[in-house]
Amino acid sequence: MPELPEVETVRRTVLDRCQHKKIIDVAVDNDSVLANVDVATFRAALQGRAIKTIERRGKYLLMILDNDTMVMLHLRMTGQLVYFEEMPEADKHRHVTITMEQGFLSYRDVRRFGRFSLYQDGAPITDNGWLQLGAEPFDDAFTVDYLTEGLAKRRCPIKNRLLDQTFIAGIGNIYADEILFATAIHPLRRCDSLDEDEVASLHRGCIDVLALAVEKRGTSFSDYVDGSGNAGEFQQFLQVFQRGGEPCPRCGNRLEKCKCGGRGTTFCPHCQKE
DNA sequence: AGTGGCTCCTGAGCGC
DNA sequence: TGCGCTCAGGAGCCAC
Repeated sequence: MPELPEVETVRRTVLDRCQHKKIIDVAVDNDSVLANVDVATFRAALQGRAIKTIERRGKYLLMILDNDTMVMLHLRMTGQLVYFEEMPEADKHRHVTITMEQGFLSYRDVRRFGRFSLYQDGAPITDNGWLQLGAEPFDDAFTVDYLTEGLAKRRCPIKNRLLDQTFIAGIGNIYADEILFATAIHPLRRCDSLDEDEVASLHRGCIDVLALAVEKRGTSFSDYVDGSGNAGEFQQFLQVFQRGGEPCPRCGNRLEKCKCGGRGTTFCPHCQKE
């Protein structure tokens, strides 16, 4: 599941290999991955343009071309954006292939939840998910006060709130579990029940866990690879995610699983008091 | 405000 | 050698 650290790693690795390269052609094998544009328009908009830069906001990638046309991409569950020197082998899960003057940029997505959107001629971004994104965890705007205000008077479980992209951009199921374990906060705790110290700890935890995961180039749990096709390393550092039944790395008690906001959740009932 | 369910989609795992 | 079933989940959407 690509979350902030994975998407950031894809951004860096793809940018490293594709920046300033000119797009020769675009093949779209499955137009269901195009959200707001048809194949012909998408192809025409990219052909002949060079990739100026790639930005990231939350779990979104934003490729900016040399005429300021923007290609937005959300990888959702299984999307993979990978650069190849040679034309990659045929694959029924490869939906978009961008041929550049040197190399190929491939979009592969087994479950096809991922989506491309196109914004050209200065058209403003209209994607609601993007427009409603909350604070970036590494931005100055993500402060203890921001967290405090966003949790006050909220009665939902803290894990649900961490997954709310309109509050904090980029946290998904893996890092929500890891952050809550790192800060010893039970995933089902009501937001408005956290005291000052816990909110401060949570603030630190979000930044530290995500920063370490970026440093380790993301978590390759199932499908994730970076823009060079390489796996990440953070799976070696996971403390609780997908480890239900195993001993807690901190206290040795058995890690438990539950459902929280409809998502599989793993926590330590001893370290993370409800 | 909050929750639960449905949808998109495929592969993995499991029981028989 | 297989079939049918359930489950996994990011996020939009809807009903309550």
